[in-house]
Amino acid sequence: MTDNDLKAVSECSLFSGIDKSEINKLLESNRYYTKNYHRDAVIRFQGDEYNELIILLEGEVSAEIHNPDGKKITIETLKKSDAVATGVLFASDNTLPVTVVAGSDISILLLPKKTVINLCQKNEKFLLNYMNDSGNKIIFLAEKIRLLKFSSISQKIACHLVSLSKKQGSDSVKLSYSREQLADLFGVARPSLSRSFSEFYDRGILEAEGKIIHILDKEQLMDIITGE
Amino acid sequence: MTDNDLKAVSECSLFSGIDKSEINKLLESNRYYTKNYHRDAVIRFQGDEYNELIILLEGEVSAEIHNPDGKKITIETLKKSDAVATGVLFASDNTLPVTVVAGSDISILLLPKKTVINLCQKNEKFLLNYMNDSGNKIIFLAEKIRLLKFSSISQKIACHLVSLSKKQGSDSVKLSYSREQLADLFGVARPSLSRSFSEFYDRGILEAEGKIIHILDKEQLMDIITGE
DNA sequence: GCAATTCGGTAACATATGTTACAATAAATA
DNA sequence: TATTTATTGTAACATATGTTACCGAATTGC
Repeated sequence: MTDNDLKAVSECSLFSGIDKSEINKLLESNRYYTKNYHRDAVIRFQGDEYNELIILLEGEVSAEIHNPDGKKITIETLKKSDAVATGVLFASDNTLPVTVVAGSDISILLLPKKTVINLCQKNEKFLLNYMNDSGNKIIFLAEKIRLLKFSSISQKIACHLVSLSKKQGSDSVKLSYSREQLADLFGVARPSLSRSFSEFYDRGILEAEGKIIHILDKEQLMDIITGE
Repeated sequence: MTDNDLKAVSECSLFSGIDKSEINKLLESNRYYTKNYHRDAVIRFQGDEYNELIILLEGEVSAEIHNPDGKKITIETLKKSDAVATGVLFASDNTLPVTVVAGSDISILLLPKKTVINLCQKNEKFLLNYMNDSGNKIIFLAEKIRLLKFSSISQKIACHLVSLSKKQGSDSVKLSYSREQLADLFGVARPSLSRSFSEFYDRGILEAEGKIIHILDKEQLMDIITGE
């Protein structure tokens, strides 16, 4: 394994608290391999059996749920050092509930289930990290359900901007997605998202310059989140 | 622990493959306790810290996501011997994403996180069962998202009936929920659900006698699932 | 068996979001 | 720079679902 790859792996939450030399030792005594894909390649299809854990060494992928008629929701986007679908590996029906698509040219590490089990047995930290990761995913999905089902498009926007603003520590936030990607993430139609944004501009709550959004009236934004 | 309680625990998926005497031994060397609640009592609130695993010894509970303005979606209903929110116990932010409500008079077993960790360490089967359960929950939630977001009310009904029909091995299926519960489960308004059912009756696809639904035209039902 | 409560169907109406199509930018590429 | 391609805003319209309110049927408890 190259130094670069090892670095990416060591920054994966599954290996947190385990030092590089130990990781190297653990991996070297087990089966694993790497693979590369180009942008937009489908890495795994929804419904595929999932029996090798995927860890992103380089690039970005998104996990999407697709409908027969072409619509989709992006469940999450994963970046370098993230692990894909940790939970599914141990589920009774280990078929992927999402389609995994490369968002850029990527390089991935594949760990057969046996290897993962071995890592769990050999290293307690890894085990706890693994259970932690699965638990986090459950909470993430539950939150996603709340967001998808309960909030109007305006609420989704408000919520997203407030949390970005908190994270970036400013009232001018930079979106990391295009409006189209944002619409997919919210599970709404792009023109609908656009319309809601326009309402914000009209009401003097927001101002936009490309991907930079200025929050002019944070109070109203909060009111919208809690239901006006 | 009473024989009855032990029986309920032994039927919990977390203890599958572990025999009763072993379960008893595992539990007796650890901290645990039981508690009773009446119907409609809120066992845990969304947002509560979750650091004791709950296993249902008797009765039913439902896990619900609530909105500030009183609306709710029932995420799942759990019955005797089911474990509640296994994943959350090990998540970084171990606050419950759902509110847990007693659907009948219930009795629950509470295992402090330490006890659960101890069980994981002492018994490999328990550990694998635990990871299996978390994984299943993730797939369940992902499926829930697809259902909530992608299908129309008619599709939800059709989907539900077809799967019930398969399970019950008959074209006349018995619903285990009231229409109102079903509406909550689907995350839709009750009158809207009612309207959709009526459309099915009008089109000669279904016929209802209370909670018994006769499927008259399975082909059309399947067509509706796949988008007409 | 009766009163009280819950449950289920219906109708008229309100509303949020989806759909489609087009034009205007902005970004990428040759 | 010119040309193409992707991204975004907008408008008119279609539609699914929510909301409210009412009534009758079913169920429950006394």
